Amino acid sequence: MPELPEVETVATGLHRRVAGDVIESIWLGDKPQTFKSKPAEIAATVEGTLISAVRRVGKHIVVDLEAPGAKSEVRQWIVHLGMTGRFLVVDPAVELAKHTHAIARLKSGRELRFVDPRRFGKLAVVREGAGFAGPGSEPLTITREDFIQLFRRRKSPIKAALLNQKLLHGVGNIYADEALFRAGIRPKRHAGKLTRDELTRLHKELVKVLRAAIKAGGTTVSDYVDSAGESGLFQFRLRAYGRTGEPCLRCKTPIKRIVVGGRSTHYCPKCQG
DNA sequence: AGGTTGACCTGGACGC
DNA sequence: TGCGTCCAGGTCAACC
Repeated sequence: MPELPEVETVATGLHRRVAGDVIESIWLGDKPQTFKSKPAEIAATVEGTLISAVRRVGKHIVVDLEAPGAKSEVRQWIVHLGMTGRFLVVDPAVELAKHTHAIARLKSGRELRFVDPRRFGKLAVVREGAGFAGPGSEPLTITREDFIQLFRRRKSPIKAALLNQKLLHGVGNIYADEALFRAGIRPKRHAGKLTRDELTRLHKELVKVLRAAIKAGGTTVSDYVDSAGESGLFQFRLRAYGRTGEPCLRCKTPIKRIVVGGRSTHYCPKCQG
């Protein structure tokens, strides 16, 4: 899936295209695993509302909704894409993709469809603005000092800590590897043993790589597409992720693949000390 | 309590 | 062509 840059791309694309539209009705499929809130509650929350905004929080897409005559009431449709989820705006004439789990019919005549083969994605609704995101900071806005403090006394490998959504929101396997490569830090290093200089570098490189990936419309490895069905472009600029055995772009040493925290991890054994 | 592992799913790539 | 195995961008619950 979709990590922060991909979710950001989908959310901003949806915002541009459907903000101001009205959800007239919604159809929900029969795979219970997809629905974190009860289907009846999802329908009751979204039907008849105006989409006031679509934005990203961590790896979640938040659709802000306004019920007629109740502008101040909090209503949100929360979509998590899991690994293979797609959230698309399409013409109703477009053939239904296999594994379509939700279809919202919009007043403009278009449809908002949620498609997810592996079913790790989730749909939910929130009614009182009670945080669904939990603890953790946004990597694009956290200060350098707070970033450094996050990893104090952590014994897990820095790679695993970067993926821990209770610490940072939105970093996944691709960008964790990329940030560590660019900062020259070995993924297995204990987070708590990194120096201030190393963490400063990591913070800077993480922000840089996330921003560059957003600009490129995200990374498409296999499934990811934006809200219009378009692939991203950042896969052509990856330096470590998925480059097992290929020469390091800095020193030509073959990139190594290991497993850290159960996730496949790519790094340069020479540049990342 | 913090850290690690396996389970949840489908489908594509690869080897025989 | 067909079957088996492995792998995949995420998250939890269950264990140590």
